[in-house]
Amino acid sequence: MPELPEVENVAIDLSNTINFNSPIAKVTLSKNQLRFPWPQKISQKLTHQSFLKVSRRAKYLILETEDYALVSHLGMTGSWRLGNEKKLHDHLVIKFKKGESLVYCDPRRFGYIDLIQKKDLKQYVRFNHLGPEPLDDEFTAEHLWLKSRGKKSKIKTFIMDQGVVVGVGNIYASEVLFLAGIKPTRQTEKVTRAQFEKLAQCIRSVLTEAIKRGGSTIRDFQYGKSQKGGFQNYFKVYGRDKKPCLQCQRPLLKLVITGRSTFYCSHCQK
DNA sequence: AAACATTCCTGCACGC
DNA sequence: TGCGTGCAGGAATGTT
Repeated sequence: MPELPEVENVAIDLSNTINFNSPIAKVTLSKNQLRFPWPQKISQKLTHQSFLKVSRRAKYLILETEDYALVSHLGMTGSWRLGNEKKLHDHLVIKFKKGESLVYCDPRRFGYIDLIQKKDLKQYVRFNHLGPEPLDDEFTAEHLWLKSRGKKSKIKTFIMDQGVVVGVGNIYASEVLFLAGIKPTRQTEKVTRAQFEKLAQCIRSVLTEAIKRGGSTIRDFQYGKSQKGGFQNYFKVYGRDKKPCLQCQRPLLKLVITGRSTFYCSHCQK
């Protein structure tokens, strides 16, 4: 579910709705851990803190308090919401002294939550290997070009590598490559300099448009007051195998690259 | 009922 | 030989 545009929308939504500067009264954990064991003393540490800021790095959501940073990754099915109702698969409930609780729900428990000292955020292990944000100025065709030298992997695998550029997941990788006119199976080394210009441009434009449309909802991605994304209605190739290519009308193809479904047009993508 | 939007890890094959 | 690289597969698991 959540790639960069979805997480960005969650961050925007929480920034607009969370009760900042409102002390936490109680933190409740489910018996099940998520991907990793619950952080040490998370309940004690968060109690009496207040949230000051919500942000995003790659596909990670960061909720800062006075002393701590709550770092959360949504995995496949994680979601945050404000409210007082209980739902199946709620795993963390942060109750404020006033107002609605902040709840993390995650049916498959592929996501995770970590709590670190705010001062350790810059050298946080999970962030250290990450490449640039695709919508920052440091993300350029030149950057892709340099990273791509000597790379024998397929271009789709390359752009999904979070060390190259963050935030491009399985859905957007197919969309980006279609727009850039590059076959997902193309060997990274053999992509031309001109194609990398196009590629960088398409990564930016696809992600920007997806953010604008509230991300994509394929099965169950939701945020805020059960809002769904809208970008799935604009997919040009994802999930459209055997359907006509929107440019040439030939049937789109599906194949598996590193275990992930990949959609493309063999005529329009070189 | 097979497929799945996530990351991370292991083990293998290959080439220099 | 030993190293780096690429990648398949598996792990976590519930839903449709």
